[in-house]
Amino acid sequence: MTTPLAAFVKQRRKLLHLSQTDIAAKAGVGLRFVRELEQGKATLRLDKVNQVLRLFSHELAPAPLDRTQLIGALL
Amino acid sequence: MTTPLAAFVKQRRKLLHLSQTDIAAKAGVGLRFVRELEQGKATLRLDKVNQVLRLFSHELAPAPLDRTQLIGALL
DNA sequence: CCAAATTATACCCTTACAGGTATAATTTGG
DNA sequence: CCAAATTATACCTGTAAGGGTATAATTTGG
Repeated sequence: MTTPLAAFVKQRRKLLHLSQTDIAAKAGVGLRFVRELEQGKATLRLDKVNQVLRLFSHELAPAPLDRTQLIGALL
Repeated sequence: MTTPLAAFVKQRRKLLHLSQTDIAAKAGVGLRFVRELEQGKATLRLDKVNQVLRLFSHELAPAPLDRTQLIGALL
């Protein structure tokens, strides 16, 4: 299963030519976590996800449900 | 402590004239969770937060860090 | 084509999230 | 003003998230 969040992380990571290990180290989370994140696990912890997103100058925020995939595709 | 997410939930909830108990029941989460959510706890589980946000036709999505507060204020 | 790097899966263990309940504090409207 | 409702805190418990490590599968570029 894949989710917009998972796709976002994987795409941004590759844009910077970083490995999952790199991300884990830079974000201060476990390697396992980065993998589960990129595989769309739904039960992750909010703060840990944000630690990763901050590497890309992003964070989790409430977004309208319908437009969310569309918008995600744009940026 | 308060966060954009916490503020969003509390504000939307009041807009619909619902109590924390109502939200908890409708979202299928514990009352304790709704409270910690509205108080800005950072370590919540992603899926549970989304269960609540869906009541407002929203969900968590990656958003650019800087503009996030500004945008949150608008909608 | 193959070796190195990267990613995926599986295991065990520790920790703390989430739920329930009970009680106190606060807010609200009658 | 006060009673009812709502919200906040505290405690205990089960469960699973997250970390570490080890190993298999996959991808990549030399």
